[in-house]
Amino acid sequence: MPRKRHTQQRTVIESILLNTKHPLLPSEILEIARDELPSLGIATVFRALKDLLSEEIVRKVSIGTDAVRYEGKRDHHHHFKCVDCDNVFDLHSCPGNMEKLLPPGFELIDHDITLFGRCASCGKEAGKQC
Amino acid sequence: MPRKRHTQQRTVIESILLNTKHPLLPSEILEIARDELPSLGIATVFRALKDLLSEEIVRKVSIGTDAVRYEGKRDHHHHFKCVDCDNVFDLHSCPGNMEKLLPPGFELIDHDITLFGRCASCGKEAGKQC
DNA sequence: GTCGTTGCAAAGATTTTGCATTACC
DNA sequence: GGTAATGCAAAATCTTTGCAACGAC
Repeated sequence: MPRKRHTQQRTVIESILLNTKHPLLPSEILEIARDELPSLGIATVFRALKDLLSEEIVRKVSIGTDAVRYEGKRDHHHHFKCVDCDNVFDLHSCPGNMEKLLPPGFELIDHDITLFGRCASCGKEAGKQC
Repeated sequence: MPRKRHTQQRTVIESILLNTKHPLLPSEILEIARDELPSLGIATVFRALKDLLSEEIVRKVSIGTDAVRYEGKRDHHHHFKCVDCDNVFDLHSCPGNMEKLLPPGFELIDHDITLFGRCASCGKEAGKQC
């Protein structure tokens, strides 16, 4: 298979994913990247994501039944989605010991946890916009 | 708002969801329902699902980043997906105490857990089909 | 200069909506 | 008979693909 080339587009898309602290939609990546590359197209974003996935630099995640988002691979973490403002937050603790949920003979490789609720801003002031 | 009518279509779609032991795609619901109602359209399936969701008879679920599926509401449970055979299993225990993962000021409403690994059949015999 | 990559537009795939007709009550 | 629900087709989304032009090396 052909060798990969280093392009501005891939560099910008990769650094957005590695520097953002929450998972992004392809459309959000496009919008952010256009600050630096105004003519960037959405097809290039999808093609870059496909490559970054196969290089295991990024991960696909889905929060509830929302559209699929992408995040740079970082330390193990989970997600919280606010039901009022829809923002997604990383959670850096983990209950662990998921093996106890398994039926006998099942082997655990990985797990996803997503919490839903109200974030601190939305909880504090009922009418406040996040 | 107008009163709901009891139609053949809704009855069939609801009973498929309540009698199936794993989450279904809209297209799978359509295909099964057409055994009884050959002229059923996909739009009717989506409209029925929307109503069943708002009546809290069914639930949307996504397993990893697969397409969204629908399942009849049963007791609180989570899912295990086998990375070899792709089958999805219900898990009837739950670690609970998810509040401890929350940052201060955040309020918990609900949570999803999905485990990934190898089911008993796939673990036992490497080459076996589930 | 070669050939992988890009941006655009068109094509798929999935879900929603508009509207005339059907059928529940 | 009145009117909500249906089935079809068109529209709206989201993602992928084809292709001529571009740009990394």
